[in-house]
Amino acid sequence: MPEGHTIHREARLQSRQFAGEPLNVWSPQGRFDSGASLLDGNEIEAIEAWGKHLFYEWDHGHCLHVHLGLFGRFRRHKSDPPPPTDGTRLAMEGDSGTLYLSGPTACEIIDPEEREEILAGLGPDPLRPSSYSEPVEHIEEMLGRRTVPIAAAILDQAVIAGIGNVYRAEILFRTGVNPLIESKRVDRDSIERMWKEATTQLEAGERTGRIVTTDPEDVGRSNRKEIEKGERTYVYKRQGQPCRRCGTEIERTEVADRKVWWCPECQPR
DNA sequence: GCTGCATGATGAA
DNA sequence: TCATCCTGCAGCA
Repeated sequence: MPEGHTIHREARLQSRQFAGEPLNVWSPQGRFDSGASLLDGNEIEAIEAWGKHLFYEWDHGHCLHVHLGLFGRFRRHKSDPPPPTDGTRLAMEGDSGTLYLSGPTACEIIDPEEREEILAGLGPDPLRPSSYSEPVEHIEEMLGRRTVPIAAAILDQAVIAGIGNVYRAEILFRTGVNPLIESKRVDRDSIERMWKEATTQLEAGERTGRIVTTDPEDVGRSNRKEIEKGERTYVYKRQGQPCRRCGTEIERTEVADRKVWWCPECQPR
């Protein structure tokens, strides 16, 4: 589940539910016992999302850093939570409900310097448009020096923060950019469109909690609400199936150790 | 019950 | 480029 939109959505929903009240914090799995005991009984002041990173600012000064990685997952419960599974790294419980976290790549207490180092490694976040004054210029500069395929570059969080494997394939499709083109050969106009698509798509994902990148008319629907499960993406996991716009067979290959899908007609070399 | 796969990222070679 | 870490679930027998 976790691309940038999930992280920002969790920050928003968890802030609303858990901030400003004392929380019981523990680690059912045991692997975060020491960190949990530092937080237990205290209050969250704010939860901030940057790219795929979450920072929980606690009232007694500690900062909890969470990164979901590929497998990480939150489960929020308003009442009557099920018992935590063996894999639950972190549990937090307050009057308004319970939160479980399993499988994260990172769940750790960090100091301000470590937080700064993490942020320094991130490019512009489409869900924090005002945090970078010239996002397109930044991306253009990063791409200009790289010979790796564009599909590898936009997964790099230092280029754009928050894009994952679904959005990369879908954004490249919607922008008409072939995933195998050398990064430095992508023109300024395409970069601008990619940034704009990233913003639009991640914002929609943040609002709805799911990735739906298809326009209704391309899947034979009259509005967004009617789009069904198998119609949510243009190319992601659709190898061998006809392109929703031109009918050409969708192709698949691997770039940066991850699968990527594209339409050879809509995204020419 | 097993196998394989998944919307991520890092460090060593 | 590869190995490694992190967990859960669908698809099979």
